Amino acid sequence: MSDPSTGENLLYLTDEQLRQGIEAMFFAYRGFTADPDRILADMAYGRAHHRAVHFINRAPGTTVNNLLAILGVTKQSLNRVLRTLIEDGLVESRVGNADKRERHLYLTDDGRALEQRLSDAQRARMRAAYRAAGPQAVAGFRQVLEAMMDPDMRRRYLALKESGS
Amino acid sequence: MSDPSTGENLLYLTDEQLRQGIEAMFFAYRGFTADPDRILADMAYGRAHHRAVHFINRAPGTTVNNLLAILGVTKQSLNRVLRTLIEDGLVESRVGNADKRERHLYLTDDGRALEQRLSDAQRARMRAAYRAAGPQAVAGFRQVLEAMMDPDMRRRYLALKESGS
DNA sequence: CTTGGAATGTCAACAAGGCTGACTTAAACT
DNA sequence: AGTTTAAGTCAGCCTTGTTGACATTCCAAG
Repeated sequence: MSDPSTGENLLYLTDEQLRQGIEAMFFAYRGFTADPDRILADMAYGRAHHRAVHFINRAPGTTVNNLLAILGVTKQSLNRVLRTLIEDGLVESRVGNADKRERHLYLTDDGRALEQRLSDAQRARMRAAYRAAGPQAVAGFRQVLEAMMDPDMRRRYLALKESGS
Repeated sequence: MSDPSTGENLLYLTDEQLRQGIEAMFFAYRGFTADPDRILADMAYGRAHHRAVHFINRAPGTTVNNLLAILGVTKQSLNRVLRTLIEDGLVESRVGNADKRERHLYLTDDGRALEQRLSDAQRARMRAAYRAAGPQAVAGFRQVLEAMMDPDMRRRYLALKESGS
C-alpha cells in the first residue's frame, strides 16, 4: 500500500485506471440517457427537449438567456426546441415585469406531466445504481463528477444544487 | 444517522439527491468531452471518429461487427466514419484469415498519434479530477457508473477492463 | 454441390440537433 | 439620441444518428 516515489499510493492515477474511468463514463452515460430516450422516441421530441424541460422545471421563470448558458447551446438551437414546446403547450413564455425584453419560462400542467414521466424513468435507474453502490460510493461519485466539470459549469451546478436543497 | 422507516440512513436516495446526481452527470459529461472535441473541431472529425479510434486502439484487430456492438450504432453510421478514417490513413482494414468476410481494424502510426493526442487531453482532465477527489472517491465513482450501465454494456465494459489490466 | 444465412459494404433518403451569419424588434441603459 | 441587450427568425451548413434496399462474399449445413 505504498508508492516508491512519493510514499502515497498513486496507482489509481495510472493511465490504465484513467482509461477505465473514461470508458466507464462512456458506457454509463449511454445507460443514463437510454430510458428517457425511449420515451421521447415515441413523440416528436428528442434529448434536447428533455434537457430544456428538465431545467425549466428545475428553475421555473428562468430567462431564455439563462437557459442558454446552462445548456451550452446557441439561441438558434434552443429556439427551435423551445418553439415546438410552446406550440405544443408544454411550456409557457411570459414577458418579464421588471425588464420587458426578457421572457420567463414555465412548464404548463402538460409540461410538468412530461417532465415527471421522463425524470421518473431516469431517477429509477439512478436510484437502482445508488442503492447498489451504497452511500459512500455515491459521495465519491459526486465528488469526481464535480471535479470533472468546467469551472463555469461547476458554478452553475452548485448554484442549482444550493437552490434546490 | 437513522431512518425512521427502515433503520438505515437512506437520505441519499431522495428525489432531490437523485436529481442532483442526474445534473452532475449532465454537466460532467460536457467537461468529459470538451477537450477532445476542441482538438477534433480543427480537423474534419467529430466525436464519432474519436470513439472509433479509441476502441480500435483499445482492442486492435477488432472486427467491424464487434466495434458496432461496443459503440451501439448502426453499421451505416459507423461505416461513414470508418471510411474517412481509412481514406485518411488513420485506420487499416485487413481481411480476416479464418473468415475472409470479416475486416480486422488496426490503427496506423498516424492513427495512433491522433489517438494519443485525444486521450492525453481527456486523461489530463480525468487525472485532475481523480487527484482532486482522492482514491476512495474514485472507487465510488467507478462503482456507481458500473451500476448505471445496461447489462449488455456492463459485460462489454468488464471484458475490456479485464483484457487491459 | 447447392443453398441459406452471416458479415460486410454501399446507396439513398431522412431527421435531430448542433453550428454560423445576418437581420429585426423592442426595451433598457447611458 | 444612440448604443447595448434580450429575444426571435431565416437561411444554410455539418455531424451523426436512423431505415430500407440491395450486392457481394464466404461459410456451413443439407
